[in-house]
Parts: sequence; structure tokens; C-alpha cells
Amino acid sequence: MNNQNVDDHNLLFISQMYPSVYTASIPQQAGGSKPARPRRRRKSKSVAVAEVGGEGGNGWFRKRKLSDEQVRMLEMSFGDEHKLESERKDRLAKELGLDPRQVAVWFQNRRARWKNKRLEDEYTRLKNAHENVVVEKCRLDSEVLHLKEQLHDAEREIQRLALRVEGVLSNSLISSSVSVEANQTTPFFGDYEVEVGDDGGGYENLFYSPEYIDGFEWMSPFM
DNA sequence: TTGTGTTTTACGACCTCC
DNA sequence: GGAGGTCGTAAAACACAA
Repeated sequence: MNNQNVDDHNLLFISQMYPSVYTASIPQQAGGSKPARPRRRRKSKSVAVAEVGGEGGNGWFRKRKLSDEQVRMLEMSFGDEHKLESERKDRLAKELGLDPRQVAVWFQNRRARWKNKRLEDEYTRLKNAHENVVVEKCRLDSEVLHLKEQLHDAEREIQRLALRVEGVLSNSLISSSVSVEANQTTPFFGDYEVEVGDDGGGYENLFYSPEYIDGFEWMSPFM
């Protein structure tokens, strides 16, 4: 450990005991060999932090990073309760050798980080949920497409059968006009005889003839 | 070594609550 | 009105690639 490091070590120790003095005077983070990069800081209302000594007391000061132990204790306290009552703040400040204002600021920043983390987690959760919904929508779109194809096929089949029935009907009507003239009592539809019932019905029965449209009774609404 | 991005400490402005 | 909160931001500290 060279002289510079010894000085830094001592200053760090002093800083734990007298944080406000340290804040204004320690040249750099303990253990670091990099020179500090002082920048003009806007003036603080906090006398203890900003205006104590430090480069001739001209309003310059350097920020001090809290030690691992201090952060650990603060984290523990934050874990217990995110809000900081005055009494607890003073007690923590005393225990950690910090200015109560530093403890308050640390809690403010910690709450902000906690909130950001929570927002990030919530964003991730919603993003995953959204992705799942998109996948489900794709699946449903594909199912709709498939069902539409099935419907289209069914309609084409209906059309084909309707045309076939129409063809058979027109042929039958031509034949029947001839047969009716020849035989008034027994109308004749092509190869199919039609019984004329007492109620005068007959042609309509054609479509219910089992051997003619067996299995296509469901088509009647389309005719 | 230096430039740059990130994290941490600190503050000012503003708001709410008692 | 004062204490303590959030929010936005400055600046120091730090990490790291080039």
C-alpha cells in the first residue's frame, strides 16, 4: 500500500465517522487509482453536504459512494419497509454514520429503482401475455380459414347436386308432357313412375322417392 | 488512455397530507 | 407551514470497449 492509498484508506475511515466532511474533501473512491473528475455541481441547500470545507469552501464538493456495509444495512431496512419515518431515518443515520439527509435520499432513490424494476417486470409480463394472445389468434385465424374452405366445398357440392336435380327435372317434364297426353291416369317421369294420390299431389313426391334422392332429403330447403 | 454508457448519489421543483 | 413523497435531472463513480 503506497502513501496515496494509505491516505485514501484513512480518509475513507474518516468518511464513515464524519460523512459530511468526507463528502467535501475525499479526493476519490477508496481502492480506486483513477483521479477524480470534479465538475461544478449546482449549489445545494444542504449545508452539511455541499458547503463544508472542500477545496477552500468555494461551493465545490465531491460525491461520496456509500460503503458496501452501509448499502447492505440500508437494503435490509428497505426490505423491511419502503417508507422511512423520521425516527427510523435518524436511527439508521446514526448507526451508519451518515447524514439523515443521505439516508432519506438513498431511500428516495431506492424507491425509484424499485418502481422501475416493478414496471420492467410488469412490462415483461404483459409482453409475454400479448405474445400468447397473438399465437392463439393465429391458430384461430387458421381454423376459421379451414372452416371457410369446408363451407365453400359444401356449397359447391350443393350447387352441383342442384344442377343435377334440375337437369333430371327438366328432362322428366318434357317426357311427362308427352306421357300425360298418352295416359291421363298414370303420369310418367322418364324411368320413374309417379303415383298421383287422392289429394292431387304427385310430382312433389318425386323428391322423396328413396331410390331417386336417397340420402339427400336435407337438400329440400335449397330447392 | 480515452470515450462512452450505466449506476449511484444528490438536488430542485412540485405535490400531498397532517 | 413543515415533513416527506415523486419526478426529472445533474454529476460523480464506475465499467468496459477500442
